[in-house]
Amino acid sequence: MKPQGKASREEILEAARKVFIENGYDGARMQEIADEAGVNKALIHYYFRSKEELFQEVFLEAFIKVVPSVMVILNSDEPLFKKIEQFVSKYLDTLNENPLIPGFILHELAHGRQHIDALIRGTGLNPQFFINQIYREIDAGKIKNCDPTQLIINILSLCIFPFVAQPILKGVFFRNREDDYARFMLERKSDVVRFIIASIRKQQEES
Amino acid sequence: MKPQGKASREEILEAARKVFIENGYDGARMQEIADEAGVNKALIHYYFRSKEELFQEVFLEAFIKVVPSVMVILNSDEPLFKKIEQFVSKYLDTLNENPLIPGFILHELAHGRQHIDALIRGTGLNPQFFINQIYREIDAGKIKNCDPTQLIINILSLCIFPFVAQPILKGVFFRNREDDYARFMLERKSDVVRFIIASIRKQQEES
DNA sequence: GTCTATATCCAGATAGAC
DNA sequence: GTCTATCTGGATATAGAC
Repeated sequence: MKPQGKASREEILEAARKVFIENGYDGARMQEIADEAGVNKALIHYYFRSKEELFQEVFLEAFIKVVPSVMVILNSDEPLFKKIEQFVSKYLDTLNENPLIPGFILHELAHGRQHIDALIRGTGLNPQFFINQIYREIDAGKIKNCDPTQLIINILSLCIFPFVAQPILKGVFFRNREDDYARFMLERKSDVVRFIIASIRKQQEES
Repeated sequence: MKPQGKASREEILEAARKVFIENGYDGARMQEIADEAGVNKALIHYYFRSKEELFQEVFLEAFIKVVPSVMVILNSDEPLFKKIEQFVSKYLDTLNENPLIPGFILHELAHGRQHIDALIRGTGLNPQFFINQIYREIDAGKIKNCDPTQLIINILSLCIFPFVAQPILKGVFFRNREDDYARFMLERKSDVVRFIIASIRKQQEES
């Protein structure tokens, strides 16, 4: 059962995902990855030259999963309100499946382990299309006047922050009751959409 | 100039704040703290028994600075809208002065180095008063019906997230231009308040 | 109180047998 | 391709002189 070639590499990667994302680069131990994968430390160095290289692969994959692949929605041709609803819904689903990734990404980016510019260029991340759409909706009198960048960052904040702050929110607001927290998260999808739409929708007789 | 007693302890603490908050516990090196403080590694162990103990002091101080000390505003007797405005304004000021602390706190909490329940109890953190106020405003027909917990978490998200995500936001939205980013942050205070108020304020003839 | 020197441990990485 | 054994560096921590 031992010699398996290709499979080992994937098991190491899988273990590395878990250990890196849970503990961050500095907190991760090659030994723990090896144990988790059921292989020897040396084998990790055989497939990936170093801890750094293994990390890069894990990080890039995680980054793509939660950043550009979801941002794509913002470049679709849907009308604004519908697009926001789709985006929030899809994004919260994605993050619920990978609740630790946002904190992982943000922590590593904050410590300069990653070259953000290269990531942005490499993944073609660009908010300009969506920004222009918001400007058009303002000009057309469909939504209130606002700074599109602020609006987009508001949307991202409302979606991502609860995951980054999960432990403290659980403690402060739900006394660590998993079921209360789960209910909160279920409600959140529609709640966030309502919250956003309500604050940009134009009412009667406003400028 | 060397023998200074009390002063050294404070200089070590100051250096430790910088190094821990920038790099996290796992990424911090005692040597770097010593260099930064202009003292010898051994002296750190003289004042603080271990890295862990030094860290605890830094963490608790940082935690108090950005969590309970600002949450106090939420327990004042101000009317709701005024309170939200005060809170956002004060909180963004506090975070602008300590932009790295949110990421630091959240990262360490996420990795269980801290016992959140003890922190919450120790600092008397409790959102119940504010939650009740929101319920009263709803009952009085002053704001739309909503889940107060969701609302509070929305407010926190809008304030804190931009700091946690600072590097990537700078890269994606401002092409790393510091002045554009600074302008954004200046605008943000009033923008966030508007955003929140607009989404909870009651309009004519709504349920 | 502050330093030098050192002990101790542990992590990442490599050599080499199978 | 996978393992055992080992090297090497670096990190926390301590002993002990001044």
